[in-house]
Amino acid sequence: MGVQPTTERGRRTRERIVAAAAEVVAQKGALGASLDEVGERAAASRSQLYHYFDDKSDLLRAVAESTNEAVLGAQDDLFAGLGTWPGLVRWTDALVALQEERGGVGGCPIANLLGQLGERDDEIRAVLSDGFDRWEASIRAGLTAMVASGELRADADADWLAASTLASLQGGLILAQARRDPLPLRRALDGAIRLIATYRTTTKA
Amino acid sequence: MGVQPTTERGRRTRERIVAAAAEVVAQKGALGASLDEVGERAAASRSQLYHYFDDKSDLLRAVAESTNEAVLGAQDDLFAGLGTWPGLVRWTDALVALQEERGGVGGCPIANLLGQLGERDDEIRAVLSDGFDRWEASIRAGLTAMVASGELRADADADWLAASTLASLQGGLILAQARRDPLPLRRALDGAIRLIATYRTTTKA
DNA sequence: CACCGACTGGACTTGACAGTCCACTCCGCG
DNA sequence: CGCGGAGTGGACTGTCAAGTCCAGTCGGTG
Repeated sequence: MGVQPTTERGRRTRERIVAAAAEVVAQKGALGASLDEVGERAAASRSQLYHYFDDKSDLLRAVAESTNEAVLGAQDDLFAGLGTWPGLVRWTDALVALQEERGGVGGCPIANLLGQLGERDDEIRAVLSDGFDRWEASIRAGLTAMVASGELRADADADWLAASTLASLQGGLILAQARRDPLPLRRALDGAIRLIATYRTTTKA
Repeated sequence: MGVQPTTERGRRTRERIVAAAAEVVAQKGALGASLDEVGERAAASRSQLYHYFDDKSDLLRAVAESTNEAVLGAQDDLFAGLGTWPGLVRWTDALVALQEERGGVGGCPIANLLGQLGERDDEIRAVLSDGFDRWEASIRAGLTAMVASGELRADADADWLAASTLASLQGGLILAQARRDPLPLRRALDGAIRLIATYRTTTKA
């Protein structure tokens, strides 16, 4: 996987390259992203790219990892609140608001990369799959906490509900991207919430 | 959009090109598909491609339309049964079985195309969005029929449930593709079914 | 059978991209 | 202060793709 930088200067250059690559990939797609453009945007020359990365695939792998961190990191605060019902609702509201902000453009960056590279590079697929795993684990942790606190009934299957909820989210994002309209995302997440609600102990909304 | 064939021979050539292009795109992705390879696989020369299509985008648009037909057409029989509970269950079972068959490889072709081209070509996005609309409409029709027959309560919102179900399906496919495992799809669809089940009038499973 | 337009073949041009190469600079260390 | 390795610059090459062009062939019609 290329040369690992040993100096501070090299570390920053490598980071600049990954950040620039992530931007270009988001704009032009993974295959449409040219190393020339990445280099230009990172103010790094061709040979620097090949100094830190073996080839384009290697760079894209780094982009995939960085995308995981960006997507999950942006939700960290919200994940922390998932252990309560209002926190769960807040999380979905934030996701819909984010999609509204973007005018429905662009779905989930992880899913986008998966669609473009998942069948072409198994390592990248594994990286992105791990991103989904962590996402699902955060949801599951919240649900498990709600079971422990008695907010959800003990027969609620957190594994199943977490997987199903993440699927609703991902599917909702796809439909929102297709229609350029956040409504399908809202509906999908309402479905997920409503399903979880069938396991609530308190009846009020 | 290129020249519309007037002779039978031309019609078959055009069709061969679209079919070949769909294959290549499925294998290599939309951007990775070269016209050379499409031509070779269709036993058509370069100029034939440009005779029937303005450019690559135009061809990809035709591929998108053909993909819609393929995906929706394959489910026609199952759509017909969606108006009853056992038919709904049968539909989900068939989708999971299909994903098992493929070893989790490749998600929904419509979603894949959307991820690759949706942000780059608005016309293609619209075509694929229309595919989802038709998909959703088929589900909605089934749910509406169940409401009419009294199998579902009258307060079941078919619009919402159809959108949410399609989202679960799409999200489940993404996760299944990422993990190379059909389980997430099964869980997602179980979630969708379970949600619809909360509106059933008869209580038995 | 000659004509005509639809259809076909494949060489050619142009440009872009991944990846290579080597000369150079920077900077810590003895 | 000069040595050496990490880091940098950018020209260069080979490959391959999109799109153009024009000389053909085919088959139905008068």
